[in-house]
Amino acid sequence: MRDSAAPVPAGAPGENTARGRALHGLVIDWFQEHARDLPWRRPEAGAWGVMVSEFMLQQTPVNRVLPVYQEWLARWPRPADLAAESPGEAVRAWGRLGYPRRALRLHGAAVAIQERHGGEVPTEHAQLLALPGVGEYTAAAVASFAYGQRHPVLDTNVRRVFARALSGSQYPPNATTAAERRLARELLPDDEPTAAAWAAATMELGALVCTARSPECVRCPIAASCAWRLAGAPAHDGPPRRGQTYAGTDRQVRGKLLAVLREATEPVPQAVLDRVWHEPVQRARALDGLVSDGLVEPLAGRRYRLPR
DNA sequence: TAGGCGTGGCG
DNA sequence: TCGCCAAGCCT
Repeated sequence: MRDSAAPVPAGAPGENTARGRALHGLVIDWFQEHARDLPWRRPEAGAWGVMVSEFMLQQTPVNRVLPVYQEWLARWPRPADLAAESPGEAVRAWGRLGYPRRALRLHGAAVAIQERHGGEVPTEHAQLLALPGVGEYTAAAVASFAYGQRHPVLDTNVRRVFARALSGSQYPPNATTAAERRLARELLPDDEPTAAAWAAATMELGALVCTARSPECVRCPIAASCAWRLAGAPAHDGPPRRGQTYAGTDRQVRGKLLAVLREATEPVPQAVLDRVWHEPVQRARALDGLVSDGLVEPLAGRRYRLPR
């Protein structure tokens, strides 16, 4: 059910129930056996490594993040190193990860960490949330994964696992609902280390087993109690999920413009940028948007470059 | 709150 | 082929 809020079933397993504790054990045990060895999960990654990975992983698959993450951490091992760079270098090093405003925001977060937190990634959820590009999910993820704190971590993977296992729906609602937040809060284990393990484990279960298109229920540690399976794995019958149109949109034009500027070492004349898209009105709108977003810096003589 | 915001792989 | 999907955030 993408668009209708699936009701929490009566007797939903809170943390303090036997069923809740059983779920924790099953999923965390599965995680300890099957978790991927990802660089940002190693102790040497530190809070900065966790934060960089979380920015890069927003709407972006792990396999595409891995090489860029390694480059970034080698080049900018501490927030101060990135803060000392120009934002344009961050955008350039972002490469083709997509959503390049994330690079700008991560750079801005590094500057804020340097200015407000003495160069150390803050430990408090509220302080994290105040950083550019850090929303509810990323703040909870950094606090949980980097600092072992107890926070509900509600990403697309966890929402799907909960929708299936607990609400009996194939998909979670389109937008995160209050019911989902309450469920995540109620299910959170009491002690910090277990809560942090639960967060990582439920995410990994959604990423590896309880996937969107073809869940592998035979590998799932909680298949026996999964509400969706027990209901016969009914297909989603509500309105379709909002599509991500791309071809012919401003986003595509922005991507083409920025690709040229990323590769350029010198300011790029407007005439060169004009070649990336045939339609002048949309082309101008896209370029204006990049400038107003701070991704592109206009120079005298109708030339453009990444921001200094 | 609905929609904008990149990119590429996969079924 | 082409629509769906991938650890969201911001306005």
